[in-house]
Amino acid sequence: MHMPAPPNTPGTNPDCRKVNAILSRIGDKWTILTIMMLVDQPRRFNELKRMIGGISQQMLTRTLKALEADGMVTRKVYPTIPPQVEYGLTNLGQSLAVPLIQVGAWVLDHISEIEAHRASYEEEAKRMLR
Amino acid sequence: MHMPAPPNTPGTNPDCRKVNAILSRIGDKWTILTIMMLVDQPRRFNELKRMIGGISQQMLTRTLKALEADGMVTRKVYPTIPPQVEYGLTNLGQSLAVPLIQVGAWVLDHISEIEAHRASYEEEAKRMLR
DNA sequence: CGGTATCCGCGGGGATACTG
DNA sequence: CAGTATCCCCGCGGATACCG
Repeated sequence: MHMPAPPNTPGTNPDCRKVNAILSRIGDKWTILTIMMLVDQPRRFNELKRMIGGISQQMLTRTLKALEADGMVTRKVYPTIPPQVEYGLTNLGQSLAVPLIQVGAWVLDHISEIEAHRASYEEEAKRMLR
Repeated sequence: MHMPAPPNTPGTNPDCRKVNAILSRIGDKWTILTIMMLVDQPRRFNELKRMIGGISQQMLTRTLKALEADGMVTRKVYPTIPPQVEYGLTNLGQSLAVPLIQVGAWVLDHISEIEAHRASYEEEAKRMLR
């Protein structure tokens, strides 16, 4: 992105659409969090589920499948009893994790600031009603 | 984030929830793109609409309002005729833009790789059906 | 244990028409 | 120009039950 510093006509940018499509995918409710959980080491299904917390089996399955389709995670099945499945990041996934961690760090750093803004904004909205 | 390298019990992580809530907000369909468009300079409503391309007035309004509530963008009204409104990033918004641009750059760099993965994954899925 | 299958509600998000 | 107001659809995502 950075959209080569358009001194240009601000007409509809076609590149945006494609980038946006990818961003929508990685920006969905669970994807970023899931990737983060795999950065340090591969994890098993229920291990991931516990770490993330609040995600349903189905959504974790869907999220992992989408990431697999995009070449972000690998899925290794050990045919033991009980069965065991390990998910890990591919090189592509690892490379994406780098900037994502930056975003995550930013959120942690500014979370209280954002919440303060929201509170005062709502306060203001209430006052306007009277 | 980075979740202080948990040597710990991988029990439900409460921090995740809050971070995830923020991530969901900035990760929605239009927010990242909108912030990107404001990095270089303030922009007017319809100017933004054209630059982003494919967004409806309503969604742009909603997105900008949410960003305003979070203290990410400022809204300046010039009571001219016709009316004129300029949106710009606050310091908070600018600081968020930094890591977001990294993610955007990553997407641009790897978009073809991802699409290739998706294609071959679908191909594989089709084969399995037979 | 690691998944599918099924059902379902809510809200994200588009389209259109209208207003100051 | 820069929004509201309305209507409506689709699919994200949760809950539950079942399968290998």
